[in-house]
Order: sequence, then C-alpha cells, then structure tokens
Amino acid sequence: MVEKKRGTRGRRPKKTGEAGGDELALTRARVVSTAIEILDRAGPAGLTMRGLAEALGSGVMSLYWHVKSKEDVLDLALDTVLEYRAPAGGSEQDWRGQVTSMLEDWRAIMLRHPWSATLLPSRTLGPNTLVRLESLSQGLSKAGLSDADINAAIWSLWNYVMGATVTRASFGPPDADRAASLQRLAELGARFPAIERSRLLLDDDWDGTFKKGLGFLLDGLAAQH
Amino acid sequence: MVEKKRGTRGRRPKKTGEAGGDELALTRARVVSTAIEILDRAGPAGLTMRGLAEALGSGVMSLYWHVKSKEDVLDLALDTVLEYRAPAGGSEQDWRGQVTSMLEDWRAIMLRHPWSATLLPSRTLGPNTLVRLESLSQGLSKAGLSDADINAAIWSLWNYVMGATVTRASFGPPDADRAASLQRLAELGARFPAIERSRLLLDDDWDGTFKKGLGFLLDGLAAQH
DNA sequence: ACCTGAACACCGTTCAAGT
DNA sequence: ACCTGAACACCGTTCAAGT
Repeated sequence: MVEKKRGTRGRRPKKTGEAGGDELALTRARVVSTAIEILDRAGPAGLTMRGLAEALGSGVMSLYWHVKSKEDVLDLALDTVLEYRAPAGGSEQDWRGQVTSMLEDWRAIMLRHPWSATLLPSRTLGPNTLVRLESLSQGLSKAGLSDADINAAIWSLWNYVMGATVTRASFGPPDADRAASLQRLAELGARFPAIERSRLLLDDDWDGTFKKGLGFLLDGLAAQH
Repeated sequence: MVEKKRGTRGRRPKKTGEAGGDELALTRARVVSTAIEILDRAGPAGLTMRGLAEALGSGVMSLYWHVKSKEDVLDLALDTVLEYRAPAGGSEQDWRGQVTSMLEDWRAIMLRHPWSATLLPSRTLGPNTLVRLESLSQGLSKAGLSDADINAAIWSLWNYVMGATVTRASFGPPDADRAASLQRLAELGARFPAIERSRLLLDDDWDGTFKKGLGFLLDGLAAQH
C-alpha cells in the first residue's frame, strides 16, 4: 500500500553527454519554458509542480530553488509569452498602422497560447505588458486626441483586445458543437429572435470580426479630432 | 494521528424549528447561493466543496446529490449572478440608451462579483448570458447598421465590456499601491516615457473611462450609418 | 429520494538534510 | 549553491452504505 512507482525515472547518477535533454542544468528559464509547453498542451488545470518536475527530469522540490511558488511560475510564463519587440521605425508609421499592428500581434500571441487570455486578468501586469501599453500610448499621441481623451483611448483599445481574445478563447475550435448547441437552444426557446435571425453564435469569422470591430473603435477615436 | 476534528459541527439529530438556519433543507438553489457568498468573500481559490458543505451544515458528499461537480457549482453561480431582467418598454427606447444601460448594468454586476469576470472567459455561455446578447442584438438592430456590420458590432460591444471589467477586476481596490509601484517602475526605467507622462497607471476614474470609451465605440458605430 | 463517512488519488509546500 | 525525499495539510470525487 506504501509501494512507490519507481519505474524509468528513478534517481540515477548524472552522466555528462547523455541523450534526451534531461541532463541540462535546471535553470529558471528552462523551468519557465517547459511550463509554457505544458500550458499550451494541457491548459492551466494541467500544470502541476509534480508534472513540471517530471518533464524536467528533476525532483519536485528542486524547482523551488529557481522559483518561488506555482503562482510565480504562472506569472513568469505569462510575462514571457507576452513579450513584445516593437518593430523598428515604428515612430514614423501613421498612428492607425502602428496601433493596429501592435494589437493584432498581441491578439495573435494570446490565441497561440489560449491560457494566457485566461490568466492575464487575474495577475499583475508584467514589464512586457508595459512595453505594449507604451507602444499604444505613443501611437495614440499622434492621433490628435486631447490630453483628456488619450488615456481613455488607450484603455478602450486595451479592453477591446482583451475582451476579444478572452471571448475567442472561450469558444475555441475544440467545440464547434458548443456554439451549435447554444444556437439550438436559442432557436428552441424562441426567446432570442434577434440572435436567431443573425445566426450570431454560428458566425466564426473571428479574424474578420476582430478587424471590423477595431475599425469601429478607431473610427470613433478619429472622429474626436 | 487519525484523530478527527469533531467539535461543534458533529452529526446531530435534525430538530425542526431549530435556530440558526442550518436546519433548512439542502437544495440546489441554496447550494448555489452560499457558493456565491463564499466567492464574493474569498474568490475562486477560496471556494472548496468541503468549505461549502460546512457553510451549509451538511456533509461534503451531500452536495453531490444536488450538483454534479465543483465545475457545475461554478457554472451555476456564474449564470445566477449574470441574470438580466430587461427593463420594460426597452424596445421603444433609442438604441444608444438601450445598449448603454444594459452594458452598464452588466459591468456593475460583474464588478460587484469580481470573480465572475475571471470565470466567464473560461466557461460556457449560460442562458442568462444569451438574454444579454439578445438585448444587445435588438438594440443595435435599431441603429441602422448593415446586416454585415451588425454581428461585428454586437461582438465589439461585448468584447469591450468584457475587457473593461476584466481589466478593472485585475487592478481592484485592494492594491492601489500595485499601480503605484508599477508607475514607479515605469518612471525608473525611463523606458516608458508616454506612460509616465500621461500617468496612465495612476488614473483611477474607472467609471468615467469606461463611459468615455464606450462613447468612442458607439460613435464609430453610428458613423457607419 | 436524499444523505453519509471512509477511502483513493491526487495537490502545493515546509523542513531537515544531503552534496 | 543547488538538489533531495519524507511528511503535512490539504484537495475533488468514487463507492458502498445507510435512512
């Protein structure tokens, strides 16, 4: 009853040059990057410190030398994924182009790592998030908005992307039938005539919808001249 | 080592008319509503099936008669909180008013239960969420948008509110100093001149910013005539 | 129909210890 | 400086059983 699963990954002496990648030194960077791999594959619920250690070929508690806690791992993974390298010469670009390309890059990254959209709301803004806010801020300063409007504009765009990504992630490709079953519900009750008519829940041109909505918002900003 | 904490909440025979509220029958509705209380007080991490049972004065496993799993409890709590009763005569209202009041109600509710903003992205849309989408859909149909634009408009507004709430919840009143410390970071590095200048992170007029941004978006929609 | 405790298979993390 | 296993105090849920 107290027997332990030893199997293939019991302790063994370290051999240099061993195949498999297991022999690499444990580093903070390596911990974070395999955490990201696991998150991509299994989502936040699939990440455990025990599983992470196993994937790294180390004991569980070894992780705690490089990392403060599981929360810490999540914070680091999130900030790593959100990294943004502003394209060179961005400051000469027109504001709409600069803002749009940064936001689309942001959205694309979050969709590539869907867990990030789920996690971002509940944790601190990291340095890389600040880089994005700064780029947004600079872009909008060229839009001719009043000082009073500019912060509201930044947050509007931020919120829009955040919401779009989070919504998109919650539908997700794995369950196309979820939307279908909701649509059926909407039809059945006949309590939702407008949704039914526009087939809102079946529309899956996410990219187009994102672009169009962003256009609405930018139009609204431009209109404040 | 195997001793058990019996104390005040050990089994006792059911007495009718007993004081304290403990004697109420266990119902699905009661399970959900005390789950909401706990979520409000302690957040998603603070909700455990064991704690929930204790708050209800029942054994843990009794819950599973009324509820399928913890996930189920969260889904139910979320949909309960999101309930929307469209104001009478909404269909005669002008579209901007109808849309705005529904969205502000939605935002207010989510801010009153901050965990809901965190949870919504990762779970199914419930019936009550559909009611809100329907109201949005009906309101916008009066705005004179083309059929091609209307779904994009719905999702834009949805995304905006979602993002605004989620962002707001992630700052939260508990840590006004978090923003301050971020601002310090921004100043220190001098890598974020635009953020620093506008004092973006110190701005805490969330309500005003929300309204203004919503205005930008609605202006953009109106401009599509 | 409704409620129960014991037990199972997990978690994250503290600690005292090894090298 | 870096890594370790044992142990602690938790989880959600299955099960077989009670009324």
